[in-house]
Amino acid sequence: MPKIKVATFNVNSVKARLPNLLVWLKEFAPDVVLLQEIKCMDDGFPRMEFEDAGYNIATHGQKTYNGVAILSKSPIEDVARGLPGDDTDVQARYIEGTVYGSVRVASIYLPNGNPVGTEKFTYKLNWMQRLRAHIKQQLFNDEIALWGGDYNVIPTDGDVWNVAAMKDDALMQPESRANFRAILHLGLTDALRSFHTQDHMYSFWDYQAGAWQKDHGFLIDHILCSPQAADRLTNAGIDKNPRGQEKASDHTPVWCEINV
DNA sequence: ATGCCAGGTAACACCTGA
Repeated sequence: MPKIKVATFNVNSVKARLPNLLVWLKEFAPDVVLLQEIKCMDDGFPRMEFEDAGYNIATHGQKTYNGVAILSKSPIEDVARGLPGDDTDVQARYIEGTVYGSVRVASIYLPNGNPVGTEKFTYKLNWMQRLRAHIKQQLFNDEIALWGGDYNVIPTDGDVWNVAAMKDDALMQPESRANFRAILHLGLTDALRSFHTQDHMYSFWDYQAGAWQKDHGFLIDHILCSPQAADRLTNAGIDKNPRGQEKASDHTPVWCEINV
């Protein structure tokens, strides 16, 4: 049975990251990539460069902020843009499509929510409830499905370098964690955690204060699997290599492999 | 207690991020 490697990567501007991304695609050779924070509109996405690297592309872009995309070596079918549940939401944070004929994938850029106590935090929690409702519906389709992205949630205290330093942050508020658990409890499997249980595995290190060099990071990028996808998981991990490069994103890819 | 760094936009400073 052939395997595909699916990775999620918050690139913090696809244009600024283009040279790094092209090197990473060649070296790591993912079959499907879920991108977040592309920070450009659909017509500004550097399509040709990715097509030349062997990928098909689906984008849901926005000027300056947010923006998500899917890259796949297979065609991408039945693309849907935007998270259902609020017609007034104009932020480009969700795209899904079918790859390799039968694998439903979504690229998620969940709102940050800082500072706590403002409408930004309320927006985050509402967005998480909309995401849960949408995933609940999607699960009735009994598909091989993966929801990967920047969830902007640190699931447990073991997923952060210093709990005290982050205690007031929206990423690890009890309400953020409860909503993340509520999504998992629909019956999803965290790909990384089905192969690695140790603490202090990070996917993000701030640009500031030498966080990367001191390993002051946290885990906020996750790939959640439907039961049908979980049954097909063969491996998962974090590729820390891109974070150590010049002109790196502040995130690094989280990935998994599934039989298709 | 605050800014640290980085990206984008529009302008030669400000906003946002996590």
